[in-house]
Amino acid sequence: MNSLTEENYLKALFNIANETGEVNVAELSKRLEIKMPTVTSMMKKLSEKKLVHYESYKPLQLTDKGKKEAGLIIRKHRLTEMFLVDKMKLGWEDVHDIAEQIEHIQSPVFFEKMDELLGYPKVDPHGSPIPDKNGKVVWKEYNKLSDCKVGETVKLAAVINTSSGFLKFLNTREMRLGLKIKIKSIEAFDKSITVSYGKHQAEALSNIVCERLLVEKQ
Amino acid sequence: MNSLTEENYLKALFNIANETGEVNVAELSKRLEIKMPTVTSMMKKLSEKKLVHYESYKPLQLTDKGKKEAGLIIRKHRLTEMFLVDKMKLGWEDVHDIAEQIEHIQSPVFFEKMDELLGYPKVDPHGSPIPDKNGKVVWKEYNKLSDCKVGETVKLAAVINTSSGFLKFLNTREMRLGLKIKIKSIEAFDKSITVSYGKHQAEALSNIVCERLLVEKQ
DNA sequence: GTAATAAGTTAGAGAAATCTAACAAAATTT
DNA sequence: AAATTTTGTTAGATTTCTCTAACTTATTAC
Repeated sequence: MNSLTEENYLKALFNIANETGEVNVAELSKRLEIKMPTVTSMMKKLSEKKLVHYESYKPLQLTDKGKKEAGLIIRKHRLTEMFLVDKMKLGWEDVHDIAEQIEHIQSPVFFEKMDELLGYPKVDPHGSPIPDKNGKVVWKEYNKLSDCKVGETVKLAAVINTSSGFLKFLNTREMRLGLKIKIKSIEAFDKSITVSYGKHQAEALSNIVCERLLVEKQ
Repeated sequence: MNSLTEENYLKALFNIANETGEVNVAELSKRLEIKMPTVTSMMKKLSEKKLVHYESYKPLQLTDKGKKEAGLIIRKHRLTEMFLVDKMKLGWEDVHDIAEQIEHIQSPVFFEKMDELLGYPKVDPHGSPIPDKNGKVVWKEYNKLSDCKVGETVKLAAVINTSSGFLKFLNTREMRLGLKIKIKSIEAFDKSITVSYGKHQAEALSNIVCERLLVEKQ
């Protein structure tokens, strides 16, 4: 059994690898807000436990065992987020911090029941895929809204940044997953995009926002 | 903010005080499965934090502050148990261990939402009262089934022992809270009681069982 | 009321997870 | 290619929570 601390390292390794490919000590240190020497010594410990491939000065890599355990923690996190939004009627901007705690609960029945009550969901409220019972996760191929062309109509499939601030901003614009969005124009100067959707005839979205919105082409 | 460890000591102090009145180091040590010297040093720490009145060789006592904090943890525990049974359809014999973990979650909204969804319940699935938002708890005056007389009809209001084994035993006899039970006879020899309820015409319950069943007289 | 037992404390050590300071290796800049 | 910066490691200290061994105080038994 892994400690809560170890679980947090595994999860961070998994998430960073998914976002940026390679993981190094500095990156992990920044993400966990833990100083580098501490990270180094934890990597040695996780290496002993065959959860991480560790060699001095080399990039960090989860072993297959490490990937599976990390995937299962993230499964619990995302199932929980879905449960909090769907069954407990909390906002998608409020669920991350709670799920961050509940993901460490040790109780197979609890999470199986959640899964069942939710009807075996494939994605969480932010559009991230929920790993399967073996910790395996497959990302669909989405496009950033910022990479779309004028005239295209797309469906909002996921959000990259799940910070409460960003999600609250989306709330003020009435943007949710599944929304059909039409691209009306793109400003060459700052790459901001004007879109229409639902009751919104013309909403201007900055490039920073558009980079964080993942869409499916229709 | 108290650590998870401190919370467990507070809770145990609160629970033991409710069950047996006075708490001493040996008792607390046994309950927490932590050796006495460790308990002593934690009592000094909690005393520093004004959560416990501690004097060498004297019985242990929670301060008002300590009682409140313990009560709030137990509130979270019992709300969670109610949620797991009522909303997540888990058996009353399965919820203790999960609630034991979820009670440490730090998130006022999460528990407020639970409370709301449950319709502000007053008792948990085992009949124990849920402390209010100030950590205050009042036990109703119940009688043990073992103290009742032949001919009485009573309502099952709470169970004392919430071990999974005992609750599973009650399941096999189809006994649940709220059940109306009629006392048909009492065996002088071993104090076992024969009762009838629901479809059960004559069910013999040992004294050990009857001591653990709290009832309300009709 | 003394001896035996139980309960409680003190002292010192150890594991887990963290830190700072100092040094070493790798990458980047000029 | 040398200097600088960034990244990573080693060594040693600190905090929290735990333990065992040895001793002290309180309670119970005879």
